[in-house]
Amino acid sequence: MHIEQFVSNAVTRSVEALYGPLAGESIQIQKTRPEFTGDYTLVVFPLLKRSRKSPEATATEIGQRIVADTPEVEAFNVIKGFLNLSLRSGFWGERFAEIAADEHFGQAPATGRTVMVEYSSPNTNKPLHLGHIRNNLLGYSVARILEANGHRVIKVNLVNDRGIHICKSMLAWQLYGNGETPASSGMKGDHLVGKYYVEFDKHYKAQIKELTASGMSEEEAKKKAPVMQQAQEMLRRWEAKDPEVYSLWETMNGWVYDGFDVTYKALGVEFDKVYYESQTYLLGKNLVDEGLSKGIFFRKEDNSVWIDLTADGLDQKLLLRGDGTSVYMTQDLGTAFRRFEDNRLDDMIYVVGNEQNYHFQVLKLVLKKLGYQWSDNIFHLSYGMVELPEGKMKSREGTVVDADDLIADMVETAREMSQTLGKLDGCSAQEADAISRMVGLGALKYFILKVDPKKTMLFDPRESIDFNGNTGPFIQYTHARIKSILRKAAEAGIDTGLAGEVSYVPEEIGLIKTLCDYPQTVRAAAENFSPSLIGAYVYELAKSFNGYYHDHSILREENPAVRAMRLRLCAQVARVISLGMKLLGIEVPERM
RNA sequence: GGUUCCGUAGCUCAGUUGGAUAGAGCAACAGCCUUCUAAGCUGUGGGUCGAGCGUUCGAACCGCUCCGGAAUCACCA
Repeated sequence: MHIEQFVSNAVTRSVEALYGPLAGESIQIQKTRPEFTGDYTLVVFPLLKRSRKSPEATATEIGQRIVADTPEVEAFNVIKGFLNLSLRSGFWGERFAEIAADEHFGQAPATGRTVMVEYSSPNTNKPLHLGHIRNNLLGYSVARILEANGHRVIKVNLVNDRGIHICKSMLAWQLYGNGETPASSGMKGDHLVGKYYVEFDKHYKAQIKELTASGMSEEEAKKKAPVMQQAQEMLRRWEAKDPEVYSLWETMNGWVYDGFDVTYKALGVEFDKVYYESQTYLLGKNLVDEGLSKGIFFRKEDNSVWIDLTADGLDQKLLLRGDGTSVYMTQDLGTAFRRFEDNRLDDMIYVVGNEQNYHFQVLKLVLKKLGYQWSDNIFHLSYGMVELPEGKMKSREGTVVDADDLIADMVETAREMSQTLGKLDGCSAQEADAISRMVGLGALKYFILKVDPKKTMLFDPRESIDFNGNTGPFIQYTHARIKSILRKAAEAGIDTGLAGEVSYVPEEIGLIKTLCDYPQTVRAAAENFSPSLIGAYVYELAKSFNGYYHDHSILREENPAVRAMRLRLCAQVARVISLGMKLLGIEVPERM
């Protein structure tokens, strides 16, 4: 039951009974602030024009009417223009029973919509870093949130596996690698390839320096540097499917994929389908033809194809090179077309950094101009960069935070902390590993997901991520605590199903209210594509529970019916914590 | 310069789409474990919500103008 909706409906009925049908005046219901008595509050200011009375008189009049009309509303009080309504005490017990009986709590019924979420989208020339972690966690979490809202979700990864940058690492490996492989070096494949990408850059820079020293302009030196020329030659050979180059490309990409798989697995993310740009980069050319014949695109003297978006406040945009080869936009148009027209997709979510806002603005606009209505169903989930205290991460300056290193660090820190606190005493080695991994990753994931996606966020590698306060481990700990109580109750053979007359303490009502908010939080998270809403909610729930736990004994409660109710409440809190954390891709332990 | 986004406590972040005295965590300080896990709980200090003007019963939130920061405006992806 959506309680605010219920209250809102009740209020609307009473207000209309008093003043006649409402015409656009909004009924504003909000939770009553804790410093006042009541459960829900009506803001009466917008209704003053109808009542033609003072705020206090209006609120009182409406309050009396609601109490008379609505059995669930027991009492009211008025403070200034705010009408605070108190619900019958038994009301919350009924809501609680409803939640406990609902096997699909927080899972909306199927909507019949199919939504594709594209995320990760790495290049195969270097390992994943902190920026990719934010992308992966966001993409995975948003996919789960959309599923919880009843959509069929297809998670996809579009790997950028071709192009000049890939050739750079291939060339450097050929020139300076001496046949090194992941097996021979013991290095993770993506890191090995990344090493040669850096190697290329080193030699490239040296050659530029040499050429400029002998009087060449820097611009020309960049073009004429031998390694760059060789890399470009390699790209041409790749495009001609030269067997030697192609086989090297397949081998080295294979190393990278093996490496990525390890990282994805460690992060707990997965995909239903992986696309490769080597297979999609030719798509979209027919759309270019279509645009030309419709007169929406135009051709320049050098044969390149453009669209003029200056009337829309944008620029002219290249859609196809003069030599007929495609650019980024060409293939994105093509893949979008294929997904919507061929796969009957309803919505397409691109999880891509905000540096590409312009690209997606153009993409949507071009498709719109071509007449494809589904352009409106493309959503660019644009997220902010992760910055270091020194500013942006720069691979050339060695300031990138490597994904594998960071994950390993977090798990190790979790292990040390758990040991210091004696939390792993009596655990098997496997249990200790599992707990350390869960907690370390929980800290990392929550740290990233609790921030509003569109905001630039800061990560300071020198101060390790917290495990206390508003953190993943705090929430996991709350869950483990509850599970511990439930285990003890089971061992003692306590009947948690025991019914009977019970009264609820205010903290219990508070917890039930918070539990009631879960479904609408899941909905809001989907509407805003924001896992951070789930994070804030679960934190709030855990925090309230810890306060309750501190002040009220559960197992030592003497009244058996109350004790059973408290255990049931504990179980529901643990369940919703677990559900919410699952939407963030965070596991919760039974003990820690 | 154009476009988009951001600016809230010393630091990291919330703020339910315009409502009551702007909230958490960290850091600092002071307390709470013979009682269900102290990765917890309680308290104290800390704010011209970047600045100004406007809209109205009411603005951190909406509009305008500044100030400061970021991204982008490539025949890279």
